[in-house]
Amino acid sequence: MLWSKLFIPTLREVPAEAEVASHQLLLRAGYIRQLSAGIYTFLYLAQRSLKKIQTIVRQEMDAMGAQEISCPALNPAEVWQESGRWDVMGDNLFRFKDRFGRDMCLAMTHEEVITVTARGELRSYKQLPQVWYQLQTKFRDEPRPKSGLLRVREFMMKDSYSFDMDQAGLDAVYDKHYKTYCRIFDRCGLEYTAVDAHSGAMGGSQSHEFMVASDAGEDFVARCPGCGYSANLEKAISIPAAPAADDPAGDLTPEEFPTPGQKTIAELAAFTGLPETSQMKSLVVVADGKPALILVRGDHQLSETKAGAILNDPEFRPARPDEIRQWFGADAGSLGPVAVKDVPIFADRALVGRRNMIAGANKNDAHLRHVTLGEDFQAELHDVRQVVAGDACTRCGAKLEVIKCVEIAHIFKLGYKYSEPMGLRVLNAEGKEVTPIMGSYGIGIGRILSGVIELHHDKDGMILPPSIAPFEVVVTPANNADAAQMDTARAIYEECLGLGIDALLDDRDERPGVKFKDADLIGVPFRVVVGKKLAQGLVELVERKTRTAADVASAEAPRAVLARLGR
RNA sequence: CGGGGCGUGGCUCAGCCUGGCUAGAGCGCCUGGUUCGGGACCAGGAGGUCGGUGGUUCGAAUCCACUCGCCCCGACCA
Repeated sequence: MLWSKLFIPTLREVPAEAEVASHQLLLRAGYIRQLSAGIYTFLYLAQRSLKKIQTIVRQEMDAMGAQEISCPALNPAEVWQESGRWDVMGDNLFRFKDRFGRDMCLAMTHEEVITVTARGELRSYKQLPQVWYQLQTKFRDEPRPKSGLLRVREFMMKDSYSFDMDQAGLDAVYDKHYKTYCRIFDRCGLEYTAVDAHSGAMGGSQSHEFMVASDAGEDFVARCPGCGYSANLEKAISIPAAPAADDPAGDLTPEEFPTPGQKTIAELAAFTGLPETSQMKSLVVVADGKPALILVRGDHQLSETKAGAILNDPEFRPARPDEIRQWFGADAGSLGPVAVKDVPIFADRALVGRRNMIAGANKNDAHLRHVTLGEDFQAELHDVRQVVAGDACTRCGAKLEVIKCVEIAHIFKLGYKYSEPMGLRVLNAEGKEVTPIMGSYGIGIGRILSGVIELHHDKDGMILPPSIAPFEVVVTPANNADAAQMDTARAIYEECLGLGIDALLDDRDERPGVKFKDADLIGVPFRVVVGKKLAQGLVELVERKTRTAADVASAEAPRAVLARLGR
């Protein structure tokens, strides 16, 4: 391609609306333009790059035996009503009515469509297992689109769906996806972590997320540098740091003491002279319309996801001040578990074995000392605390780190969540009707590109790996007015094309500085500069990533590029 | 949905508080010339309903009300 003929609208300045690096660079490098919040046009460079990512995805999916299909983005409400997700998805589903007033939506994912299709066609165990995948645009009415391509309302996803006769089959295809995804992300040049994840609205038993570390992310991952354990913070477990002070020994009885105005754990620690680890934090929540008291160590945070699970209501909420006063006879800040009746108590496991701690007295401006779980009150024990950096790994004892991540893929063992209610049945070898077990496996294509840019960029622009860069090499004559340079550059460019290299010739009538800056910005991995040294028959081969330059004979340049590409 | 910020040529922004004559700068763009190894220089030029609507006023980019859009934080989140 000749740069002079292409539309690559690079920007010298950072557009005001872009905050995160990948967003800024995608705009500056002329890859994308925004149409509306969370809706983007992919210009030529983005399209080339995304197509390369899609090709990698297709090759690897095909290699694992999956079959590519295409599903309608436009769905009638009925299929979503059948699975129950018409209601569950709430405002995140783009909904509208067609001209006859029928409820419709834009699919945000395709479990429903896939299941409806399968139930009409799959009849026998002989047809299983099946893995179908699609690479399509999906829609989600995000309450807050942000960060360029990281959180958008219209996006390209690879989704695959598996049907198996039994759990063992599902386990196998799940594992196959896991390995295939690793290959895909490796080829895209992504450093990623696969983590244990929470299934959320998808349902199902097991799930993994593929995460890329980035400050632009919205998920937190706990990771062990020692043994490789990693999990979404929503699910992560750890051994908490030891209490900062030893508990008073002995079988002491709770004893009230005045704590005027001391409400927060920090204030109480300062007031009593006992560290936060000696306090019991009492949280009142409302789950399914009923109150519950949750206790964690003073310095610990409640994990809302874990709490939602044990309360059996992911939609639980903190109690309002008036509710707290009604149930406990005191305000938040003086609450505790002793003598509480008619409200179930859940205690975090970090409180087990502790003695004579401080807790609220359920009386304003008063607390109790010498409160012991199991003696002075009873509670159901669960892991409800959120892991923090520095906690010890439960497997190897090393200190866990907590990192911010972008989720680029998520795989789920769905189980029978869709096949059962939607009536997907096949006959087994005994002629009995059975329900196939399903899995679903998604990859965000745009997030791969954004993730790579987040990971690999510098002040001058993107640093893309050859596998997904829009071009592999750009040939740059330093001075267009110099016919010898121009001719040589053209010859090198054409020979590169002949060798199957994705080459770009920067034939623009621009000063060399402009061409170099633009080449750096759009992230082309290699550059061949045809300049003054041509007099000695030499051109320069520059690697974008390392900025190292090497002189090579101009006739050797195309081969040298090919070698650097590892081909 | 709650909180905050911003809408002025293609991009980045000034002007607004304290209303006043043809609305500015830099970058980009066009023409000509000189240049040519890290976003050149000179000369000339094109390009703006000041987001929209309504109001106040002799007069509104500027003040007021409403509204639309975008960004950020939170809520939310395959």
